Amino acid sequence: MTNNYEFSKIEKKWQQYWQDNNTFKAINNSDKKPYYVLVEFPYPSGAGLHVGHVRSYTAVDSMARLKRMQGYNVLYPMGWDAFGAPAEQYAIKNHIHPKDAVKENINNFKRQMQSMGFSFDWSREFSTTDPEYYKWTQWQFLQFYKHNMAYKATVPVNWCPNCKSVLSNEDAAGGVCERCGTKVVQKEKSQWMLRMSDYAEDLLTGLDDTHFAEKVKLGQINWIGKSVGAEVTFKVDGTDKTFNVFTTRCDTLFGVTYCVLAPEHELVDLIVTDEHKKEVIEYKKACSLKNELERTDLNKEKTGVFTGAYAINPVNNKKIPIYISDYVLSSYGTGAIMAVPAHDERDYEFAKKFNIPIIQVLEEVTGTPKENEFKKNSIVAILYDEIEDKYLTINWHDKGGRLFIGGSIKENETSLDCAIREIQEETGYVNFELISELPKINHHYYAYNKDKYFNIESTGYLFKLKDYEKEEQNLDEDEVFDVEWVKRSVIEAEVQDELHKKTFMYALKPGAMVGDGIHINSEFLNGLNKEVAINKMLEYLEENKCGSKKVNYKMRDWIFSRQRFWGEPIPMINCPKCGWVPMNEDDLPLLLPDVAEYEPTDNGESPLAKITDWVNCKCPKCGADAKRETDTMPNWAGSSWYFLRFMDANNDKEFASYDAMKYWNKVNWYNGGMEHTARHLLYARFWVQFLYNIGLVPNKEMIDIRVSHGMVLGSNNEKMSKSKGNVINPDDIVKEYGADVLRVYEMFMGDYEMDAPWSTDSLKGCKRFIDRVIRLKDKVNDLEEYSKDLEVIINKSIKKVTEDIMNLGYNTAVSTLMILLNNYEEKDSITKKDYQVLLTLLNPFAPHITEELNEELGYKPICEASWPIYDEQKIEEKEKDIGVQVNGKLRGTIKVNVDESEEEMKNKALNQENVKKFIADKEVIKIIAIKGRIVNIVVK
RNA sequence: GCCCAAGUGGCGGAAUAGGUAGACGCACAGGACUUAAAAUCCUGCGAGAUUUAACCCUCGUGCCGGUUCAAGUCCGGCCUUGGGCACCA
Repeated sequence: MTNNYEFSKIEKKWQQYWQDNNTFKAINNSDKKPYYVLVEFPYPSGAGLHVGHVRSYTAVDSMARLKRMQGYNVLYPMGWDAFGAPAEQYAIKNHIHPKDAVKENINNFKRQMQSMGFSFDWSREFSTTDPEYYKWTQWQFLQFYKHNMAYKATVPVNWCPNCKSVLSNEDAAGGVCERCGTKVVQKEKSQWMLRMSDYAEDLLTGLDDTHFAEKVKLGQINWIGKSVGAEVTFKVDGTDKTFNVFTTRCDTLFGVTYCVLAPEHELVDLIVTDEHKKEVIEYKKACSLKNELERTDLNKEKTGVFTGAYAINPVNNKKIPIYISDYVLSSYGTGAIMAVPAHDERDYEFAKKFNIPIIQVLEEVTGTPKENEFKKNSIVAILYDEIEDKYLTINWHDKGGRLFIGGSIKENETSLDCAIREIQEETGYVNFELISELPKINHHYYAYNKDKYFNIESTGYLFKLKDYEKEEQNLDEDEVFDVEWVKRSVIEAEVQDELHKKTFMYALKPGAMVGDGIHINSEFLNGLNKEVAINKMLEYLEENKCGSKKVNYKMRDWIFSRQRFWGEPIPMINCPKCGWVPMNEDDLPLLLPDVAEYEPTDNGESPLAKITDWVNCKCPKCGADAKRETDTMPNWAGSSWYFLRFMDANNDKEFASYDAMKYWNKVNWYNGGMEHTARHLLYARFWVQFLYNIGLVPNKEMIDIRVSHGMVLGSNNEKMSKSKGNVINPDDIVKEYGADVLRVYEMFMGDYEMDAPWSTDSLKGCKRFIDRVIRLKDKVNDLEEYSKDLEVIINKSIKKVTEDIMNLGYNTAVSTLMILLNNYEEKDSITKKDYQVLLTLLNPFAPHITEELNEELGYKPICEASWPIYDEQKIEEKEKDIGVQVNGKLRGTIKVNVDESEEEMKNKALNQENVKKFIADKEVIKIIAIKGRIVNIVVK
């Protein structure tokens, strides 16, 4: 009995209206300013639209609707990314052509989207599987080829012997086939590659021309993985052979204690000594049997063997052993490294296992340097009682707090002897053993008892207590302290001294010191910090011709071949005489054949290889009998440029006209899932940059802002999945509550960029909200202006909703509207205009019901009206309640004028009853008053 | 292991530049209307102490410290959860 509105009828009515009037059609080259908002086009799966799709489509829809009302020519397109494995699998099982399965799914998706009232411009709809579309994907591949950006190479791929299929890394997670669980093996295959690594630097710097969310940029940066360093040449002792290593830390060259070559490194066989040959061959063989997943297995213990050969460290001519180990990758850098165990975690681990010396060349600095410091060497000793799980500390109380045992090294004493002596003198314990020597620390401090500044080099030691036997302490007069055994938590809370804190951290986590500091044991680098030392070392290397500056990227070339049927055929022909020949552009598209069997072949070829009619062709160059490439493109291909096609979707002469792209300029907003922020976005940017470089698109970056949305989880806070039974079907919600309620709820459910669990109860709350908006109509009078007493809140709400929609603040935009409604409801009647502005502001979220109510008021449709403008003057409140604090605690509130003087505010605050109570018999030290914000009275 | 994000009531979540923590909604409880239920409306709702009641008070934004007149917000360290990367030298 809440109302007589039948949602489904109203929704259909307005959806029909929009369609009949081409309300959402974007016009190319219109006089209006363009605004292009985009959501990732979906893979039309058999499962239908997910409530997660609804969330992001609604969010961007609200932007599109708002911008249209603000007078922009808005492009909000939708299409289908329909190539891919699931459709192919489905086709194999059911012996139908995948395109038929895809068609059915697309129809279902489209029906669902239309039932949600999304304002897509359907006149630009296409699927990546349409020949009219993939013709241009193929055409663009030919441009890559013609500009020497595509080439064939033999690379290892994941192969499932059971499915007879090449698997992507994702499908081969954990080293087993995702579908059948068979162990994946490595297989060498000749594949088409795109020279994406050539674009590494441009893809990095191009980010400056975008306004991607920070975390998106970071994802791109990490994927590209730039590292600046040096390539250093090492001679192999006793031969004329050399090898290069890449390092980002050439400043640590004096700490190099061995080198490692990748097992596949070409030099290995040439330098291995007879004595070590057998072991090396065995190790290499063992490595080659492992697939990449096993080799890069997490937490695997370091392995390796000594080659018998030695290298010469170019900075000090020291002989260092050369090992081979699979922790060095042949595919990155030079396939060889210099190892600095003191300052690299992996090298540290390896050195510990193989008992290789560790030389510290960098020490951390603590404390603040001062002039005229006295130098000395000291120790910090930590004694650990394993049984009680406690550490021995010295409590100096107010004369220095809690510390470990410390002391200065005397002449003719080693630091270890010093540590042992100090423990015995200061604490009396005599039976303990050394566990480890910790990295040296360079510490600056002030000694109160001596009134001097010191700069010490401190060596830390960790000892283990053997028993509790004690001798008498041997203390100086000024050494007044308590010796106390305490738990780790006490140390973490109470030990304040930086040196001792740091030493304790080293003791807890033994390993390499990878931070910055100053160099030691490094001749001409001694005393320099990391950055300065790197530059100085680079100079040295270049002067002595044994190294130079060098940049490396993690990002590799793009493997562009897939051994599948359901993808864009790669338009290349292999001629026995001419080799690889590109198809004539006029002959595109190269269509997928219309057959009904797509079983994979036994040898890992694409299913297309079996379709001989299709494979056999003539060489476009010489006319001889030739064969087509049977691999298809990866799924990422079609989605790398679809946003360009939307700018000119029905062009049959070009993939999109330059003029059209120039008009739309860029995708202003691009919204998609977190999972695509790294790879898809990178591929798309690479594709665009290439097209830009050959003069086919107007901008080097065609996407301006990229944001990623959170997932909609099941009500149990887990990812929605059939097996968990927590899937919500939008169709059911639309049927029971209406599309508007679903849209409002998904906007209200939480922070747009975060995951949020589904809650049908909260959905009902949004239904109540819509019902209340409808009921409010009974209070509407005939006045055509805002109610005086609602002006402030109305103008504030316009501002807030407008800003929130454009800043991903959808949840707060909805709550603003709820607050506005609450204000309206408190009144006996509201004006037509009051009501209209609420409907307009709500329209981007609930477009159907607001149009209906608006029509009943007798206004023209909201979608053809203007977005309300707020009056900044009306927003400014003249009076305000502000807090009064005493010593930072709230003790009352006062009413002030916004421009009231600080003096007046103070007076008002001091006269506040409760405040008086708190300052009664105390001395007021000072009063902080900030106009229109707060007063804080500090008393003693 | 590294990188990123998050941690606030029973729940989802608010809190422009540090300035009245808990907006808005849900759930729950009490009340009104009703023969009754649903719907709707009203009231309450972080914990604790005190009180006839109201005010007021103490504590409180994962934990431990720090900076500040003032910290959910800034700094240092730690813990937990989620996501990404996986020996990238």
